[in-house]
Amino acid sequence: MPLITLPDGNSIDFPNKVTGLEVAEKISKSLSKQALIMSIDGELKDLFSIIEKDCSIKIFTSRDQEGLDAIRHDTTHIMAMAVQKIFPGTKLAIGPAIKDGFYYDFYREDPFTPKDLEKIEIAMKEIVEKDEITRREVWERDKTKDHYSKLGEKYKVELVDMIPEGNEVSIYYHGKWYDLCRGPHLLSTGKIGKHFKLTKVAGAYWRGDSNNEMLQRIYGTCWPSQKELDDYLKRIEEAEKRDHRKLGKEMDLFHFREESPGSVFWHEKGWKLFQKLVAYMRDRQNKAGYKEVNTPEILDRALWEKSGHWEKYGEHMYTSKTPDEKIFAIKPMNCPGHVQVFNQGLKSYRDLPLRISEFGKVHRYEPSGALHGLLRVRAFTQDDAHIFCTEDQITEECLIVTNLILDIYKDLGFENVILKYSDRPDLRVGDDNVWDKAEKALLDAVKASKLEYTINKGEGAFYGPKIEFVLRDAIGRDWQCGTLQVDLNLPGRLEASFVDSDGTKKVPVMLHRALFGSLERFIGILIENYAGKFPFWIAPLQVVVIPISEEFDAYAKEVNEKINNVGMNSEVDLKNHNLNYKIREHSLSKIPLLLICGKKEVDSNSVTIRRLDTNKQENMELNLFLKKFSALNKAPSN
RNA sequence: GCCCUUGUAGCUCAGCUGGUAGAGCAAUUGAUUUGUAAUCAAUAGGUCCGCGGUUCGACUCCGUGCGGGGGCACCA
Repeated sequence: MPLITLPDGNSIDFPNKVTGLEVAEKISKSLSKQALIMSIDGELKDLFSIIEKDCSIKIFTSRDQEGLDAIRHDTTHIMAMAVQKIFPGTKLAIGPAIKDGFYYDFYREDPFTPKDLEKIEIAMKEIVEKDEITRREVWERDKTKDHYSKLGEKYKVELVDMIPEGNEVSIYYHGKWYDLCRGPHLLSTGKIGKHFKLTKVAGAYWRGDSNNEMLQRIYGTCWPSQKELDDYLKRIEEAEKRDHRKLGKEMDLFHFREESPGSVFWHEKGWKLFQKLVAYMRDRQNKAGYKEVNTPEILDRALWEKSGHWEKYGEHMYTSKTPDEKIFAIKPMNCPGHVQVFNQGLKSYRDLPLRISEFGKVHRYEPSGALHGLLRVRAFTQDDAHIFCTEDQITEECLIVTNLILDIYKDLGFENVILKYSDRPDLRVGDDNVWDKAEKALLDAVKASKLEYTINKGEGAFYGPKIEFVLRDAIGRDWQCGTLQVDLNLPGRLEASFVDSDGTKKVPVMLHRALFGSLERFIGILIENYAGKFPFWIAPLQVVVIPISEEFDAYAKEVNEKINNVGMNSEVDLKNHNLNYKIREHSLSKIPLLLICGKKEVDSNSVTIRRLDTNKQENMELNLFLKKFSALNKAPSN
């Protein structure tokens, strides 16, 4: 006699036990058609599950994330079914729904080829056609393990062992094929529709552990309608168009080459962009009380041993051997150098907080597979700084850093920032009461920002808690850039100290912080965020002056020179091409302003402005142009 | 680092099952002197990623190294 409460608060009394589907039918015909899975008292269940007791129910359709996930989870089962049909003997590992799709990990000697994916897709469509009925069985643990060992499905055996004691071991059948699975699943294989696509094959370690064997992972995507599938594919395509590696080449910003994998060869325009960002950051930091320094790129191995980096990160460090056999390391971080600067001369509490900054180029030997354009390189420049302060100053310094970082992101067009706060890990150095203080200081700064944040328990560095600043770009992707970390370890290790007001020597607290993080990476993100169409003030080439014909070359040159003289970056295009050609060429290379010069302009000492992505023409007296646009040639907050 | 995939002119790419390479754009030269997204023509341009092997003969097949791409692992 279950009394079933619906999400709207209404309830229905059923005379006998019912299935979820029957409840949906009772609510409405259309809901029963769209229903995919349900939750009973918050727990996800199959629609065919039988309800005997009073409960609250929620029915999910493809409009709910739960429903979408269920569709994708079913699709991956259907893929596995197809794979085992075409390639008998393929072993199954795991196959979850993920963001925008699903995957399944398989073990099989031979690799899956793109052609195989096509075959699998066809077989999947047949399974959907057949509309095989889903059935759930609960098996006894040992019987399940026994069953799967006999089949040689060793991953499934391991998976049974991972199911917590007390939980049911459930097997889902889709027709005759079955899989060990937590569920829930849709009523039949026809329910997923036909808007799916297998996208790629990739290697993946069993249980995500690189000590384990590598499995073959097939990724796919699945959507409730053709339109949503098309939209998704379109989104991927749009993201590809913004790819900074593609734009970097097209816009002549930088290149990479074999002789130095993971290191950037900056071209004139890319380097201009780089320098503009550095100049901007330098200005902001000078105003915020930072003291810029420069420390050696190559430092004796002994220092890295003392700092602890040698032991912990030695295998990712570049080293160099001198002719007399001394080992030096190429710095992977700037902090030890900054502590050494701090250590010069006796420091008093009156010197604190001391904010030491450096645009430090560091090298890290990243695994080859990790390299990715500008986003993951082996040589990069950090806008790094270390703030030496007393324990009492942590809170305020963290607040200042947080405000500075948010302000800077805003200037560069990122208003949407999320914070990730990570507190003490199990393995750590330092006293707990100092951790208490440090954690509170950081968390206060996080809260004061009034931004969305996540707390990552136990994810902090071994030497202190941290905040990571994640910005969301124009097409909704998240990028982790800035970081603020409290270091309770290094100052002590490298014997940093200051004389406190009571005359005793104390070890300062050190805050590590980077706002852009890596300049290289940040530029990659900027390129993708703006799709190469930079705001005027950071565009590496801001203006191209185009004479209508040779007759006006002299005037165009004069205009160009005047623009450069007031500090904007301008070029003049004197090539023997017609106006249409030049407009097309410079528009495609995303120059913010094109200035057209012909008879009219010469006569009136003016220029005709064509802005990127418009075809409007705006005539302006040259001196007014110079005045107006040099005023725009700086950061918004300036 | 691991799995899959890929490497042809400055760029984008074509080149069937082995007979030493081709297009478009860019470049150069000439003609044209152009008013808001490609003017016309000619010319030049390649150790087909490196090294080894199979073969009468390799850009094509095999092995290996390096680089790129997609994932996994890693990311102080």
